[in-house]
Amino acid sequence: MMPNTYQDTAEELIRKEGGRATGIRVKILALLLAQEQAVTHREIEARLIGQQPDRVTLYRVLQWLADKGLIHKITSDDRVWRFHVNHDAYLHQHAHFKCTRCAKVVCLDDLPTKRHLTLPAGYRFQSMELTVKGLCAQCV
Amino acid sequence: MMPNTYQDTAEELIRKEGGRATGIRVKILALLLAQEQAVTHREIEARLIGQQPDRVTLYRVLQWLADKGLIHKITSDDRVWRFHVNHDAYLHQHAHFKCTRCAKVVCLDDLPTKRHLTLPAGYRFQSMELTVKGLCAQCV
DNA sequence: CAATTCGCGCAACTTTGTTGCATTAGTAAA
DNA sequence: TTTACTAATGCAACAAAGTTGCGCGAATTG
Ligand SMILES: [Mn+2]
Ligand SMILES: [Mn+2]
Ligand SMILES: [Zn+2]
Ligand SMILES: [Zn+2]
Repeated sequence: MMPNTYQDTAEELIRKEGGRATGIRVKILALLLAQEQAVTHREIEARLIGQQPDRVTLYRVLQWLADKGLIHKITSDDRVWRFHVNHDAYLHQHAHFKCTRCAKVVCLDDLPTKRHLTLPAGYRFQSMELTVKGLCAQCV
Repeated sequence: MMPNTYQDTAEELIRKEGGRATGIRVKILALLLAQEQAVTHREIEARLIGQQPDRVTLYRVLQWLADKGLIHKITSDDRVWRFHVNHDAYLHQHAHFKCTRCAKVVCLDDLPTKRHLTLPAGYRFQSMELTVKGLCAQCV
């Protein structure tokens, strides 16, 4: 079960961003705070026991949390966003790992520096998105 | 305009893979052979002058070409596949560049080696997908 | 030319996400 | 506590990208 502290932390974080501490917002952020790995919209929906929010509301809450920098969105080759809380360690740019068997996504610590790749002449580097694929410890 | 050689090359490549050299298959592969950069399903549809194939057929032809290793599929954060021919230089793993202004996607030459990143204990590396974002020479 | 079957075209469906708008419920002020 | 304000929710409809099933036609083989 999720300890109350997650609810409290969530409420505090939302207020700090100047948003209304709605029941649903708090529940969603608290749930995300409790997740080790990145979760999809579907997974959040399924895990939100009791209060089942509207699909659209969930999308909007997730977008709001991402806009406020409380969580980050992860793109994947399965055309599904995954969401993960911005713990201090993940405020900077970082790579992601996706298990090719169970589809689990976790955040990695760092990102190779851009020195290691060369762009065509006249191209300007802005950022990079790196997803490592392989097998997680449970699937090896 | 597209020189005949593309049509001929396309037909030859398809036959070499044991498939029927259908009019549409040949046209699609010839078109892809002529493209410098990766193109979306939509773009292919629009550029197939004269013979406008069924959407589903286009999807299936592209999947078939990818399965046979004649082209490769590129994932992107806009949830749209892009397709590019497997020139000799692109048979190996490589990174991609996506322009944040015009959405152009080009294949880069190399990929940083996996030495430059560390996985959690027990995780097994299989491959990596790297997309560099920035501005292309035309958009800088 | 005839027989075989691969691949195409059509219709219907699915998944993921977005937009518009009326209603509800947090919040803060009275 | 009550009231007023408006941010946020819920519903319906829409949109884009891609998939599935199936009958028919055309590419290949002999
Ligand atoms: Mn992350
Ligand atoms: Mn490529
Ligand atoms: Zn796994
Ligand atoms: Zn550009």
